[in-house]
Amino acid sequence: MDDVAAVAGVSRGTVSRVLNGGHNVSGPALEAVERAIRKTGYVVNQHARSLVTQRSDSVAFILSEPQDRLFEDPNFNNLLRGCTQILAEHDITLLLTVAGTSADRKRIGRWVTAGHVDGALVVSNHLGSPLLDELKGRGLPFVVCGRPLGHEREVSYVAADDRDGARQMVVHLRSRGYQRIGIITGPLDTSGGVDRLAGYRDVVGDVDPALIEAGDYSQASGEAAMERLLRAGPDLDAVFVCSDLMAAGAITYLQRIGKRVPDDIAIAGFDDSKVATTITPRLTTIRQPFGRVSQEMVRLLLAHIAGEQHAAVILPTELVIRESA
Amino acid sequence: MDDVAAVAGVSRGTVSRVLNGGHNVSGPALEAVERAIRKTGYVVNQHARSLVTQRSDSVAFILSEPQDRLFEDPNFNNLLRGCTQILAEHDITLLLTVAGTSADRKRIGRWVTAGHVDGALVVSNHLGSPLLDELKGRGLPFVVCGRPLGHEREVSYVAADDRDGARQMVVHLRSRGYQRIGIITGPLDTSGGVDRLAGYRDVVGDVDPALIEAGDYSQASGEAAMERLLRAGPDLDAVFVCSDLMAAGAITYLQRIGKRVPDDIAIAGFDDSKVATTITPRLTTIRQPFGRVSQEMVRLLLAHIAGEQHAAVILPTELVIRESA
DNA sequence: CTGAAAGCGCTTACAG
DNA sequence: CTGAAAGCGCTTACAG
Repeated sequence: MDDVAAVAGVSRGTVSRVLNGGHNVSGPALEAVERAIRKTGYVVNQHARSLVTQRSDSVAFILSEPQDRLFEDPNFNNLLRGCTQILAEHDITLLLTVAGTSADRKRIGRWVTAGHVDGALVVSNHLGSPLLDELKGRGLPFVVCGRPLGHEREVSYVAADDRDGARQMVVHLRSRGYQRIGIITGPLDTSGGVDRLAGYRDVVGDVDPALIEAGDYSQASGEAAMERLLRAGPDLDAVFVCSDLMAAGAITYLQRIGKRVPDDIAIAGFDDSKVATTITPRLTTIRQPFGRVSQEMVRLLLAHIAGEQHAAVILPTELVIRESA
Repeated sequence: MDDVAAVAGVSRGTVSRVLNGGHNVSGPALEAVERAIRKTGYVVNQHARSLVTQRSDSVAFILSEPQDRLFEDPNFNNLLRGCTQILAEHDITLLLTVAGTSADRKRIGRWVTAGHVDGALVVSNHLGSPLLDELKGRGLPFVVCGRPLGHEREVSYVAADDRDGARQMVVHLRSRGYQRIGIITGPLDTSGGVDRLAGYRDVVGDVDPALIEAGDYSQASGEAAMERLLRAGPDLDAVFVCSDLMAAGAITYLQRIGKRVPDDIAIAGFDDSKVATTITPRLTTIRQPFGRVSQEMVRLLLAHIAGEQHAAVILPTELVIRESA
């Protein structure tokens, strides 16, 4: 920076002003500095800048799932893409960190709170994970994707209306005449797991426990859960599967044992992710508004960084009817 | 830090020494400082530290591919996992950045060279991308995954022996009696694309151009290339497909039009990724040593950061025979 | 083993 | 509009 100032024939203060938008700088000075920057190939030292501004202009995208999940589940991809794009418009870099093990979560908690980032987007939070407490304790602004079980009134989050989506789906299945409707839920330590099950219960009422199985959102878990479900209740005529990926697994299993979907058993999904339209039969599912979720998460986070209080945003979900149910 | 020093009753210098390994610190002082750190909940400011040490203890994993590719292609997952793990052992954080568009590449080039990271792992570099020149110009240590076309003698890289792998596969196909062997290559602006094609040519010799089609490593491109290949040369009896994912696409297409694999057409893959054993028939393929690739990339990068010159590492590939060819 | 002090490379009131 | 100066929070010779 001293070099640039020397070459341009101005003070370092003026160089800094040019770097930060060029306010209060005369035309000739601005031009001289810009020329000098090009000539010297100068790049600001972000650490020095951040040390005084107390800002890093980057935020973390924390995925607290084993790394494989990130790659298997297209929802994360959707969210990541949306957030990156919107943040780029604000000239903020998004750093992806995968916290699969508890050792990872610890290292990343330290890293995040050491000032490397201005805030964090927390995706896929599980009940009992210490991450939220850690972030909260450090006073780092963050927003959670999905309802943060047990922290609803103290942290920002944006969630799709999982419960209502589940209700819509089960109502739809009923309207098609299905009587014995089973469910394959997500992990019951996540909001997507409990809320969709709650919506199902809202409609079905008193549920035969044999009709409920849990998966972990992976395709393999959908296959396994379908097998268990069928063994416990062979008279099922429909299953509400709480993610499209698990639904794909369930269909794979059914086809392998020679059952037709939806003729023998109807299968409904959740997410409206890519697999919903590539699989045969195409999935009847609940559309999650991932674009809006990303958008609202970023908006809330930036507001938070700017000093605003926390808030919750609930976005509507929508029934999409195709062939599978 | 002043707080910690005050609470512990020592100078900031001593606190700093404790933070950096506790050398040259007396037992009682060390203990007092550690107690004070716990009591105050102190966390170092990384920017201040980096400003003086000129190190950030983090490195970037730069994927210069559209984001979708990251999620579709399990090879990236493998590499990422390996690198993260090995770096964690050195207490270095890995930051993933996806540079899909040229605007992204520019922003990330700036970000990376602004001192945020000590070095970079560059994955999936395409011929003509300005990224390598940018990094080189800034003097940032980095190592490339795969042969960096046109930069072989000036940058560090680690690559699997693609050419030899391709040779092994084609020799195998020949030994099985296949006569008309086609190839679906990767993108011809990447080393994986050109080197595997070169290996194929090494064995086949003078090649009928109708036997060559290019894909982009995605499953969809494998399907499309298979269709073109069959139209141009209906008498094919085997195809060497330069990635397992594309091979899966090719098989999907063949099964859809009623051809049997390997009875009507044999299909060979490359990578030995997960899909190789989940698809029916299971793939005969070339195993890439991803674990060792990650390991060597990290080793080379750390050596580079420590001041060593660049180097190239070529790792052997291995034929894995299953049912598809 | 320990403290006082310089310095890392910036930004930003402040005075002009 | 501009420059001189203070200060951001650390680390690390240096002297003791």
